[in-house]
Amino acid sequence: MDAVRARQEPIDLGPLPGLLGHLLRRAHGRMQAGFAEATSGRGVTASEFALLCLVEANPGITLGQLAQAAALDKSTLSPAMQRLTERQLVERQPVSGDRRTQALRLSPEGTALLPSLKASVDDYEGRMVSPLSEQERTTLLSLLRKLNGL
Amino acid sequence: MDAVRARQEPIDLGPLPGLLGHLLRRAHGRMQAGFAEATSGRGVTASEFALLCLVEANPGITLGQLAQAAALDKSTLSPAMQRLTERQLVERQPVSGDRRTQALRLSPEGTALLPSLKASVDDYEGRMVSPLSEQERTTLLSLLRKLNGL
DNA sequence: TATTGTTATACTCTATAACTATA
DNA sequence: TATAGTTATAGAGTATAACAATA
Repeated sequence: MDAVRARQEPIDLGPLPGLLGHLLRRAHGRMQAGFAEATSGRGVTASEFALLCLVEANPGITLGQLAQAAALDKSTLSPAMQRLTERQLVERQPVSGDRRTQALRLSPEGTALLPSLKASVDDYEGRMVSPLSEQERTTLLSLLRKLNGL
Repeated sequence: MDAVRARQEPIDLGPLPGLLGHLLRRAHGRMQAGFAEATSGRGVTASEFALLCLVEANPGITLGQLAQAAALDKSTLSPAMQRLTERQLVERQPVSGDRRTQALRLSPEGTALLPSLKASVDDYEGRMVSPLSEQERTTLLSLLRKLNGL
């Protein structure tokens, strides 16, 4: 194998800037990292934050309903809810008439924590979206909702 | 803990439809799953596909340059390139004048495989984006590029 | 000293399949 | 039989920090 010169030319991204999958991966990665930084020290991941929001908005929701709302498998949700329950942010109550299921709701601790998390998230979302104008941001959110069937 | 009734009301997504991070996570998840299905059997993941495209577009690129182009850490890329090298899709050549680095390029096998992968990816992207009009798709890609600083 | 790439390690997110308890 | 939730297992994606070789 002969030795060659290293590449000097500017990098060509090829087809990647035209691929939705690639652009979503990059954007998602940046948002994940930004979320972690914005909420560091409070020990709630981005996925867990979404679950807390859903439980808050739907007190008494069951794990199966939550799975559908979050577009996740129940086997993904089950351990996630265990962590949130162990951290005492979410409580489970028995449901009369069906002992297989449990009604989920925020604990007082969860209720107390969520507003400050929401404030941090709003703040970090604003920073991450700052390359876009207000109208572009609105359009982007709208198109992503449509893409997700929401 | 008293037993309560399970929630009957329709699910409320709360603030999530307005959060870019959440919408990106959902969209990215769907795209990942779609990619895996569209390319199943060929043993290349979405990340690996992106790397193959970058190597194809920039023959002789080094790992460090590739990391920058893909917006990934070198420690993420190193094992990924090992897999691609072991699978004989990418070759490494010594670089004259700097024995620390290696020039990357597609192998004949990689060169032969990539077009069919690209065709499958184009096809699956088209299917995933079908809820959007052609113009909406263009707008979405453009906004995501801007968000990513591309 | 600084840089390139590798490795050890760890964390997050997610799913499939098999299982338990209950309906 | 069917459903709600749990568990075992696995795979993908990513990063930080310490390292070896080289510059």
